[in-house]
Amino acid sequence: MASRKGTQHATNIMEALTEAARPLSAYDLLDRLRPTGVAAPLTVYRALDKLMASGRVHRIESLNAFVACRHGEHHHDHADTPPPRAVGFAICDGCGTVEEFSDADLFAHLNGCLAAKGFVPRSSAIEVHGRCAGCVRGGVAETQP
Amino acid sequence: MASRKGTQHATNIMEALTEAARPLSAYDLLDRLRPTGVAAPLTVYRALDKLMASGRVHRIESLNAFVACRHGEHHHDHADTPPPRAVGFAICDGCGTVEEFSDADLFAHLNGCLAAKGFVPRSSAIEVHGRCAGCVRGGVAETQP
DNA sequence: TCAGCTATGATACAATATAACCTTCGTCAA
DNA sequence: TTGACGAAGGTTATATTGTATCATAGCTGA
Repeated sequence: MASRKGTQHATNIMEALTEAARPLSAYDLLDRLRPTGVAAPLTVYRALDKLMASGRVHRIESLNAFVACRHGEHHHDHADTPPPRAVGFAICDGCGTVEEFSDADLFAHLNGCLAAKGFVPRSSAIEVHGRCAGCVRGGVAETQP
Repeated sequence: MASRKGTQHATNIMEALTEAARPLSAYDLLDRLRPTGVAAPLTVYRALDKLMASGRVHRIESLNAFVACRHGEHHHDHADTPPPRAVGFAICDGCGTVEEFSDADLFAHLNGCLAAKGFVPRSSAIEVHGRCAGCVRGGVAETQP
């Protein structure tokens, strides 16, 4: 089948992202998938597009990198309507970890601000850089961008 | 003086961004500054870094582009503490314009979410893609990324 | 079967960003 | 005055991220 390979790539990417437990760039992923026969960036980007469309992967704009979605409940491989779930990311510049958060009130408030302008949102990115609790306690300096 | 040129570049960049009234990439800016003698990307990035540090320019992460800050009141050329002002951006995928907004409640709420995790924020990016009121009324399709 | 469609693959290239190094200019102490 | 020093800027090259384009393979339906 024409689509089996693509599915396999997506599975491999999900594995790599889940194992890494931190954001990986498309080229990081490419390096990890090379042993499985992936040779071109486009292959990675196409698989990532599909994973993002189904809500299983998020892109971190400020890092040009990707993370596996941690909200395990709402993966929609077969559903007709992928989840337009709004999430935010707390990115630790000390240790590089990313914590995903989703707060209904926050997003309601954000939508309120936008509605007041007549702006119709389609997708949103909320990315906060700083230091996670562990790095604050340990006095870890900011080593990441 | 060693710093006069840099200041001039920053001024030219501010002019270009203000005239454009939409986000410009670093290389867009480079093209516009070439007539003034700027030849290398690094020159543009260095000037942008300073402008961002002083809060006069914002980076739009999801576009890899830059806009002039619209909150004219709080430019701090000489102040000791640049403004850690939190702002968000409503990016129209129809016409490419960016509206800057700043809502104290929204950011208080966001900080509350992060504080609950023990996360100490340093900088945040809130970027919403969608369609502005004008494009919604006019039925303009999404032509921008 | 075979035309048409879609997914995939390969190559090249465009766009974005930074590294490494050097020059210039101002400052300041001797 | 002058020479060491450091900060700022310039030059060159390169790293990183993302796409365009075209060719091919394999399903699908008439």
